[in-house]
Amino acid sequence: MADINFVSQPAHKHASTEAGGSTPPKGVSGPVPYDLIELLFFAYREFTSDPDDVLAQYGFGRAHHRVLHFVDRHPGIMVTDLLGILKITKQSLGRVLKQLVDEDFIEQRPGAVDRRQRLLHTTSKGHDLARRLALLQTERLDRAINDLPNDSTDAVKQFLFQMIDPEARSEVANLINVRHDETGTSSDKTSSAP
Amino acid sequence: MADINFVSQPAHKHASTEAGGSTPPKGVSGPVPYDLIELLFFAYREFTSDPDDVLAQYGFGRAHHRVLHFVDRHPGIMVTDLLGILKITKQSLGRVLKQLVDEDFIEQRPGAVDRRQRLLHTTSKGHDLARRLALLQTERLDRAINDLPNDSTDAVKQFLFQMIDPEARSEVANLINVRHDETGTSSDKTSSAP
DNA sequence: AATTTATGTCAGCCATATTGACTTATTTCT
DNA sequence: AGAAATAAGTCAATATGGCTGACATAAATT
Repeated sequence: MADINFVSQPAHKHASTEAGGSTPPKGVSGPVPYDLIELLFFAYREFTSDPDDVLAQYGFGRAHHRVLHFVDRHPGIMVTDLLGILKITKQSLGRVLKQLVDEDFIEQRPGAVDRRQRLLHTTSKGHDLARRLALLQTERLDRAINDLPNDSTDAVKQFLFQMIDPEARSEVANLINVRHDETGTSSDKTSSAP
Repeated sequence: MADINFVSQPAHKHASTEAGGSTPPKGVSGPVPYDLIELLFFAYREFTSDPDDVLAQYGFGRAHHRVLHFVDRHPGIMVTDLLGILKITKQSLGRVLKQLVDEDFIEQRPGAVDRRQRLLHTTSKGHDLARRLALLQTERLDRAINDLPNDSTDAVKQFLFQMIDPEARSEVANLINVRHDETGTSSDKTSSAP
């Protein structure tokens, strides 16, 4: 089963920074984990590759995937909140969202309580596509996780979670742990176990 | 500190796919690991964010980073090989590479044996920037890895590595300077402490 | 000598992001 | 009630980083 030994220390022997110059001790920076850096790059590229192929068949791109994904995960989400998750401008969102709405993957319903809102939902068509894409990623993730040293899954999740700036973590934690009920209310979204 | 309980999968209660739609059962697909999927998205976004900020100050983008990174990691690499790593077209590479060369971050030397080649090297300026960017990522990775269950680092690397298509793994393994054991002789996957 | 390879370049297209300004409803605040 | 804030959408312009296709040059290979 294709095992690998990750060699611990690469070294670099360029001219400047390390050797010739003053090399100011900036915190006794240990070795740079080039392997991790590059693994993240390659892993993420592969992670997005399967959905990309499918999306292309619909004339969609990765931006559509992100929108579709988060709308599917958070039915009734408001546009503002979606913008907050994706961290893009409303113009950028507007373009792809319009396509998804026009082609009947996402539908907008005026908020019952606040009628300015256009709460977003996937249609069945949209949900199906979202699910199909999620399943592709699930397969890859399962493959990656299955023959891992005994239950390192939590370690992997922890690692990814801790890649996020500490101040931003709780927000993300809420987001990914939420079992979303259809309240339509923006803030709150207090998760916790049912 | 900041520990998280990753709630094990919620389910989804939409209308179609599961019930009325087409989509035959493709193998009793277990629950979709939405948390992992989203963690990867957020983690990768954060991973690239610090370099992006620095690069912007130079008028560079992420594409420049990738080129600079791999040239710095593989001094004397030929253009063709770089294209193979990045999986982009030579026109796309050409554009950013030209800027990096023009602004003296990368230099091209004709190959000694094959004089058609323009072997790529970072200048000291380029190496310094590459290093600076790598250090930013190192800090974040260290933060993410340090307080992880008793060295799960290997599990994380293994996970990322196995996110890559099996056929493509050995190539990546060579690239990132790991030893790739194809034989299945699971020799010591835990140590890495010379 | 013919072909292939390594590299580069011109020209144009597309997707996705940005900024800034402005509009329309609707809600909230005073 | 009237002012201000909010939710959402839109127009226009710009930048980045991908892509295709066609073509050019030098050097190596056959």
